[in-house]
Amino acid sequence: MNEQDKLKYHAQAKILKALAHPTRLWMAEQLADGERCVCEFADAVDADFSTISKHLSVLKQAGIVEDDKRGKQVYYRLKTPCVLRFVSCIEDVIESQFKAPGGLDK
Amino acid sequence: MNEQDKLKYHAQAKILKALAHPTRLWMAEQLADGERCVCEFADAVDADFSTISKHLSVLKQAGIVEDDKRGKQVYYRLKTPCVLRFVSCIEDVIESQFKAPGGLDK
DNA sequence: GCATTATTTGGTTATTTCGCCATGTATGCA
DNA sequence: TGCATACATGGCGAAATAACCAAATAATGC
Repeated sequence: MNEQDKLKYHAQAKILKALAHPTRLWMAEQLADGERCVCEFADAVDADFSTISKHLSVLKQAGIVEDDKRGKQVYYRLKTPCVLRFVSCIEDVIESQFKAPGGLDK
Repeated sequence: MNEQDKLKYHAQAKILKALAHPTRLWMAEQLADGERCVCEFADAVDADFSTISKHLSVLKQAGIVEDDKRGKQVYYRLKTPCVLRFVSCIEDVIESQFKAPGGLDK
């Protein structure tokens, strides 16, 4: 693995890391249905407003969402909806954990 | 978000987190070409043998790879190859960071 | 059995991440 | 102009993660 590759995998890992948090993953799925303002997330999640804001900031920095201030509210939406395709695969991974290929979970 | 959901997103995030590391991502891609033993990874990566082993352990615990001891060597292979589909999307995300939709990167 | 090779595990330390609190900034309204 | 609402940011302690070293385990050949 050369220097070029290191940069590449580092950049890719950063994107994955941005999604690799329960709250952020949930947010991304919520945004699949359309844009949301920060307050809508705050209502649904039991966390501090600043925490929500920081999670969204992580997603934004990773290039996964983009935001748009309208009046007092900031609306977020998916910039790259393909990230949602991760979920179907993740579910496969989880399923495969419960049925070991050779038999029971020895 | 109820308790059930929390568990669900936590489990999903764990899978993503397992891949969200440059070395582990690279390993997963290597395994796309077929199984590898730990020593083959160790040759290619500039890291301690134990570090490599631990990374593989993370991927295994997440259900992404499975291992198989043959003789002195342990061979790893992808258990759920769909994780590789992540990469094409990640590349889209990275590309979209360099061309803002409305014009230059204002 | 004993040395050797391949891999895993435990311990330690440095770095990163998380979530809260307090504070700062921008917008709208009175 | 002053105040409330909607977010963002900086700081801090706690917890998780990462990488190394040393030691343990397992299989092989002598």
